Amino acid sequence: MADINFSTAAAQPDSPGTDVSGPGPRTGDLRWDIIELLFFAYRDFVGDADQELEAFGFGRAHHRVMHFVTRYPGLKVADLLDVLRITKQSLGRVLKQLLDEGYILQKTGSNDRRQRLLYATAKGEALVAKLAGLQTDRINRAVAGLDPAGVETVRAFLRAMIDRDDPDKVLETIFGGAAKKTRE
Amino acid sequence: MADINFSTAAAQPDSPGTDVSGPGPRTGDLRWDIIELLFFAYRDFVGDADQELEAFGFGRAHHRVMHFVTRYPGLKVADLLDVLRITKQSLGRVLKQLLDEGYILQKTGSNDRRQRLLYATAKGEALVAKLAGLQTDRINRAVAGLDPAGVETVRAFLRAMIDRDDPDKVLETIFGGAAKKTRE
DNA sequence: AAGATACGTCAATATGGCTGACATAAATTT
DNA sequence: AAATTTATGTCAGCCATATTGACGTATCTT
Repeated sequence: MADINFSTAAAQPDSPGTDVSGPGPRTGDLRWDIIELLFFAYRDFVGDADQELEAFGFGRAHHRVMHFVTRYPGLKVADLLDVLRITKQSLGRVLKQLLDEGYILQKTGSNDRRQRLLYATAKGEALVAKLAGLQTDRINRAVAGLDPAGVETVRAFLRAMIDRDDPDKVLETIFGGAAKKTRE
Repeated sequence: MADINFSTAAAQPDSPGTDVSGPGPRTGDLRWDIIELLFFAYRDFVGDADQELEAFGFGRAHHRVMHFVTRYPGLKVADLLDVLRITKQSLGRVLKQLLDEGYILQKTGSNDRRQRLLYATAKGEALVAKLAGLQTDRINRAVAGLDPAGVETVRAFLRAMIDRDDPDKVLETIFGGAAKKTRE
């Protein structure tokens, strides 16, 4: 699982932008509470799957790949790269392992034979379902105190947290094809 | 909604006989939607800070450390290790850099002189505030359509997603000291 | 035939985790 | 006082996952 965290960068001492004093930092209107709740919630959420994965010798990268391939059968390699936002070199390593160990299989596209369409095997599906089960248990516990409208509120919040301006194929599916596509 | 037009043609390939089926995986009761919404929401949420920090030459690890030190001044090194759930060796690298570059400073504990209490400098606080500002903007956009009760529902959901059975110091603070501490 | 596209791969590198071992200072226990 | 435990730092090395750039090959498009 991916990251538990907040930000990223490279190294540059004595940075040109050491100017932290831009328009004057906001102090009172920041949503510290939700920021931290998101951090801890996600940390524990992904933590569920992490333990399980260790037994299989897999990491978060493997989980992500298997998850989306299972959920969206016939996903192309390029689609997966969009969703995961990694490079094909990084994906390649993980994907090869999953193919070799029989969790995923490829089929040459029938329309376009250059494409390798990805499918989860029964073995892969079983593992993904197991991991999703752990996470579902946590979610069920978390929504136990909410009425149906409350659960819908949570969904609406999460959907609204997602960037909609450049959706990949999976997001288009999730948002029912209504996602605006800026460049088109 | 699971399998839309992801592939040009999706005939299920003959899956190998790799049957892992144990107790029979759950298929219909899994919260796929919320699992995926959490993935995308968190991906974009942390993405906000990622870009910003490149100019400063920092990574996610730096952000995490600065964030919690800023929010909880006087945090001990051991506390930070609990919160971040990393080893002191990993923390050491990042922390040293932040100390050297003047984003954080240490003070020897007055009660226990072995402790190094951590504080953010003005420089550190400003950077953390800047990053929190970006994330706050996203959160504000996400809750724009919710009434106050809806926002409270979101908070309740996130709180309930967090493990309470072995809280670190920061979590105890967040949960108002009411968190049960199993081992003590 | 030429070019673009989808994918694979090689090589080199960076970040951020990890373990184990060991050192030091200060607090606590005996 | 001596021994032990605690809080922290650090060295050395390993692993997983990410990066960029370059190149190869099959295939589709023009």
